Amino acid sequence: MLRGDVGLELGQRVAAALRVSLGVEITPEEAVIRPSNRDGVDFQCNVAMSLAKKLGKNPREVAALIVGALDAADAVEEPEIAGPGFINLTLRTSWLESEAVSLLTDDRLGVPVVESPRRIAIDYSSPNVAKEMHVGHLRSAIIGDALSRLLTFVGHEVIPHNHLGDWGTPFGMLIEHLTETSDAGDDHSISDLNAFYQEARQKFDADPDFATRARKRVVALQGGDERTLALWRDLVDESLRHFQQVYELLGVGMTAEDSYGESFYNPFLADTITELQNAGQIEESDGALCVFPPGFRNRDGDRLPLIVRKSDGGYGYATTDFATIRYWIRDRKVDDLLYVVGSPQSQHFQMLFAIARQAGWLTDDHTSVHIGFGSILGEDGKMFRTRTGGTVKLADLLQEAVFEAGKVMPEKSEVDAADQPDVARAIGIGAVKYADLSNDREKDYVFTWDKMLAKNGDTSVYSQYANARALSISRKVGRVPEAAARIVVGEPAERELLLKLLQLPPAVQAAIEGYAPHKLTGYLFETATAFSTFYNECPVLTAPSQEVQDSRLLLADLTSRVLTLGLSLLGIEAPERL
RNA sequence: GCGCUCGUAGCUCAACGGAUAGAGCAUCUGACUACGGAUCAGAAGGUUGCAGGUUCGAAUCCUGCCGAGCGCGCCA
Repeated sequence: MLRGDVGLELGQRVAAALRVSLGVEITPEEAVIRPSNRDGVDFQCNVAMSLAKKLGKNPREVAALIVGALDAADAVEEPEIAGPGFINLTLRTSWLESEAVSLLTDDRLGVPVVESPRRIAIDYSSPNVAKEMHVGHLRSAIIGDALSRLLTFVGHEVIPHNHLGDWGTPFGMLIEHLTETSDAGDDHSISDLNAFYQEARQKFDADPDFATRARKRVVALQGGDERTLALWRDLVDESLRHFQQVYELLGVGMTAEDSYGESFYNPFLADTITELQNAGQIEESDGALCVFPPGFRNRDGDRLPLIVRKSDGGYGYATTDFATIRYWIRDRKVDDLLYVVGSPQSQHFQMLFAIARQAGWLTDDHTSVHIGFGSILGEDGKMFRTRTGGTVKLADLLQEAVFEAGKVMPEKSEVDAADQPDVARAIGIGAVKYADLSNDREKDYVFTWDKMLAKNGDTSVYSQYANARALSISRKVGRVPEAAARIVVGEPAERELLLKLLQLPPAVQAAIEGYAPHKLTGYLFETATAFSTFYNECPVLTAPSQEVQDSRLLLADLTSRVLTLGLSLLGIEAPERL
C-alpha cells in the first residue's frame, strides 16, 4: 500500500487509470480521494469533476472513463458513479484482511519513514528564568513536545531548543533589586524568587530612576561584570532545577542540555548586527539601531522597526532572535526552524523571517515556521486564572490534575495499590495534554476538569480505557492466537475497526503536515470508538470458534498497539490497566 | 486607525473546495444479571454572524459590514 495510506493507494490507481484512458498525468494526492459518509461506501473520488472542465468533457463521462480503466479489482468492489461525477469506492474485505497481515508484524504500524529527513530545530517551552512556570507556558510545552515526537518518529532529526529568558532587561531589574535588598547573597527558593520578581517589577514600573539603573545593570551584565554575573548564575541554576521538575511531571522531553538561553547568543550579537549592517539593513532612529522589514506599519502609518540596539546601548530581543536564526542555520546546519510560540507574536515572527531572508541567513533551502497557538481560557471565557484572579502556577495545576485523576479511578480498578500513583499521573497529565492537543492549535480553548477527565467523549481517558480493555481481553482469554492465525472479518463492527486500524499513517501524516496534533487525536478517538462498538458486539471469550477468537484477539491486540503508539506520539501514556 | 486570528447544534469542539455540515457533553428513548457499565444502540437538536461575489459545487476562497480576542519603537 502506498505509504501505508489507503487513500493514496486508491489515488495511485486512479492516477494510473487517468493516464491510460485520457493521457492525463496527476499525482495520487491530486486524485482527491476522500473518506465517504455514504452508507456502505468507504471512499469517494472527486477528481472527475475538477478535471471535466479542463478536458471539455462531461464529469460523469470522465468518471466512466476512469472506472473503465481502473485496475483495482483486487482492492475495491465494482465502483459506482453517483451524482455529478463522484466515484464511490468500497474496499474489498479480503483486501483489508490481507493488508492487516503486514501490520501485525510491523512495529511502526504502517507509518513510513520520510525519504528525505530534515534537521529541524524546534523552539518550545521557553520560560523565563527567575519566574515560576505558569499556565501560559503549558501549551508551548505540550504542543512542542508532541511535534518533536511526531517528527522524530517519521525520521527527522529533531533538536529541541529551550530559548530561556535568562538575559535582558528583566535581569537588570532583578539584579539591581537584589543589590538593594539586605538578603542579597542568600539562597532563594523559586517561590521566593516569584515574589521577588513582583517587587522588582513594581519598582521598575513606579520608579523611573530605578528603571534607568536597571537598564544600566543590563549593560553591566552584558559587559561581564563579575558580581552581576555571579548573582545571575544563581538565579539561572535555581530556575533550571524548577523547570526540570515540571518537565518530568509533565512528561516533556526537554532537558537542561537543550537550554539555549538568550545569554547563549550574547557573544554573537555584535557580529549579528555587523552582518545586518553589511547587508544594508540597518538604519538609526532616535538613537536606536533598527531594521525595517518592508510592508509593516504602525498605528500612525509609519514604518515598523525591529530594534536591534537600543538607544542605551543594550540589545533588544530582536537581535537575539536574529542571532538564534544565524546560529542554528549556519553553525548547526539545520534545514528548518520551528517556533512553538503563542499567536500574539505572529507579526514579530513575520518581520523576523522577512529580514533574516533579506540578510541571507535564511535561503530557499530553509523553512521557518511560527507555530502559533491560542490562549487557555477559564470557564468564564476569559484568560485562565485562579479563583482570586492570580496566575495559575504550572506545578500546582499539574498536581491538581493528578489529584483529580485519582478521583476518577473507581474502587474496582484492577490497578495494584502500589501502581495507583503512577496510573493517576498517566491519567491526569494525559488528560491535560489531550485536552490541549485535541483542539485546533490556532484557537483558544476552555480549560475544564470535568470535560477533560470525562470517561465518555473525546478524551484521553476514553482512549486509555479502550486500550486497557483491549489488553484485558487477552489476559482473560489466557492464550495467544495460533502463529498462523489471521484477521477474518465477519461482523460489520470488525470491518469498521479494521478499516480504522489501517489508517494510522494518514492520521500521523496530517498531524505533521499541518503541525496539527488534533488530527491525530481525532483519529485515535474514532479508533477507540470503533473498538468499543466491536467490544460490545463481538465477544472474544465466548467466540463461536477458535478461528474467530484468534481473529478477534488479533484485532484487540492491534487496537491496543495503535492506541498506545498514537498516544505516545502525543506524549501521553497508555497504562495497561486503569 | 492599521494588521493578525476567530465567529459552526443549548454547551465544548470537528469538517483535507465536494453529496444529507459531523462528534462529545447536556436532553429524551432503549440494551445482554456486563469478556472492565469508565459501555453500547437510537432520537432530537443547524439558514455555518450578516450581505454580496467566484465555482458544476462554498463553513472553507474573494469583497464589504457586524461582533470577539490579540498585536502595533526601545518588554520577550
